Amino acid sequence: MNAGGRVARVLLDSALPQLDHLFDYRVPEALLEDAHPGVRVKVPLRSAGRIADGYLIEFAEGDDYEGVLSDVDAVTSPVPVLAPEVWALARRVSDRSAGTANDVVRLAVPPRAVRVEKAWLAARGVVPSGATDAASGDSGESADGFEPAAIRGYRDGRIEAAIEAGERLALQAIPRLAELPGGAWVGEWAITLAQAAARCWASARTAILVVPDYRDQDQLAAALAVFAPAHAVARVDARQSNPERYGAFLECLSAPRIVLGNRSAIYAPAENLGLIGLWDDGDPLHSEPLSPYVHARDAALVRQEQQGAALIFAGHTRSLEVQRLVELGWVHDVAPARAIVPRIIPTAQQAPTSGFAQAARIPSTAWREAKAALENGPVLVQVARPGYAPVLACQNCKQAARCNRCEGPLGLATATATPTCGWCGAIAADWVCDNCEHTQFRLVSIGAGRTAEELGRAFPGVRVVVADGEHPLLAVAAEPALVIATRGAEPVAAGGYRAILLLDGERMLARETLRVADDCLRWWSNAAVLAAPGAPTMLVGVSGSLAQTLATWQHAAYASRELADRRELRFPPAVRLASVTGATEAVAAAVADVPQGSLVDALGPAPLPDGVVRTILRFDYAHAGAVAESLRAAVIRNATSRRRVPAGKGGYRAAPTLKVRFDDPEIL
DNA sequence: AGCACGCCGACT
DNA sequence: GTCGGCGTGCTC
Repeated sequence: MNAGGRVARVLLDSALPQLDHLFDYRVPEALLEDAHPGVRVKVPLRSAGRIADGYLIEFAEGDDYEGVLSDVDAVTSPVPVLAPEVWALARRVSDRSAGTANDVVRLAVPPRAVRVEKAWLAARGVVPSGATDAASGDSGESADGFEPAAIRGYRDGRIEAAIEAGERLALQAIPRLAELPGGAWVGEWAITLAQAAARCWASARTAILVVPDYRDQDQLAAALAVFAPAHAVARVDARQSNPERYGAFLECLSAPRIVLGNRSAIYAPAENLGLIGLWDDGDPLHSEPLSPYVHARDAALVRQEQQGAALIFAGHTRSLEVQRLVELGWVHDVAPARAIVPRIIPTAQQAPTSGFAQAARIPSTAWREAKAALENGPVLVQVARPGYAPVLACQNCKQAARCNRCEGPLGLATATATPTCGWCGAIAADWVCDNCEHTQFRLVSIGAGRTAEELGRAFPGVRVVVADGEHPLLAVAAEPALVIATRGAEPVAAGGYRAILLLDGERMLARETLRVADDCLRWWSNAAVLAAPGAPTMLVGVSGSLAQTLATWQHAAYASRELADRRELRFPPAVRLASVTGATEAVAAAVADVPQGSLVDALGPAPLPDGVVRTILRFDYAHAGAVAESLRAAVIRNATSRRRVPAGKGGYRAAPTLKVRFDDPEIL
């Protein structure tokens, strides 16, 4: 019945789980020339006049659809933006996380920018309405004549061989700074990854480098500028405008590249993929905050299997997830040729003797070291939260001021503004103290908190520089200055810091999450690497095995011990988790449908705000496929028969959607 | 999401 | 008889 025309299978650009499969359409004769797999198309949906966007995925062999097919309405653009390998990745990644392929495709394919696309097509010698000619264009973009540098610091040829063989590595980064020929200073890790990527690109294959944030990205970009030609590098930047993003994306489509970007770069088109490099996979920024919440590490593992590229997890610390893969033999541990250990001095919290040190509650030994180091150059002070933002407290009884509506913490956006609640946003205009009913508050510094002002007072006459989320700073000069930075926001100092103080260790460890120790170790280690050769890093107020691990730089051993503990407790990443959130009955039904025997247990349902409940499922890796499959079916069922739910006063509202999230790092 | 289909109460 | 209310289900 569908004879006379090819049948195209189309993925609709829709967020609806029930539409997350391929739809068959006939391709009219006139569109055949442009209708290639991967192009954007417009197709009718249900009734004529309603047109949906989609991607042409493939041409169907037999017609497995019984009904009458509609015609593809139009080919939006002849550019095959959804490459076959990216489609395969999106499908598998979304299936494994009970999400929709579209959620992943949206990360993989940037919005179209028509002007950019026209310029790109013209440069490739393609007439806009004509067929793409993949063999043309790209003059001057090949790696011919490019000689990559040897990858330094590891056993000769070790990493080169891994790239050649498509091996999976857990690479222990070399913990020191290095100066690039241009005079910029970067972590040695950036040079290693840049050299590895250049090596891969030299053999006409794409290398994808994924970093957690723009600060790491800038270091790696600086290293790539030295070790690879500029035209080899395509940056996928969170700060790019849409046209810029689309331009970089099209570059990846035209020839092998070195793709550098944040977590979504893992989905960049790369027909001939030779290497995936993932820096600092323990950083939670690698975890996608949107459905289906996939971690770049997991997407990288899937892609590596599908395309057979080499995969390098590089870091100063070892995530428990990667350690697990090492212990399974799936990933191979590689250490630097020569052990380099930053000089780390655990300093117990002791009574400061100096008046200056007392002002900022810095142990006197640490204060003396820092004071001496400040004669020669910059000193880094890592704090949990710097700046001048102390908390509000009751003027009378000193109790911390809390929102009278929701008990959230009150804060000041600016020095003169009326305080607002950090949770509900309510303006605390007529605030009354819970405790003593006083109505006036004042700013006070809380217990362990230290302000830049206090720290500055501890080192009189020294220039103070603050670096945090609100005052981002990538680099500082080699001149004396006290650099106060939040964990994760430390600038790189030319030549390295002459001393580093890790001040708020105790406070950071006070967070009650399962992974707090791993996170702290990562924050401290990444900061310690910023020290000049031999310069001391003082870990204040923390002792025990964590301090020992940092001082001896035995990160793999730490991860191994910690993972053994998790196995005993059946906590992640020894097991996997999935949270199911939604209406009580929907969650219960979804959990009940998970195949018998695939779960370790189900925790919950626990009530959450907005009348939804959450159940946490624990299961072994071996059963993850079955769990995901059944949860995905539950999500589709829930979306299809979306009942209404009573909402007070006899009214009705739409039932909440059923949400599934695998391996939420914030849970537990 | 939209939009059509369908099966019970008040109307010319 | 039939107009239209919204619950239910489907989209190639």
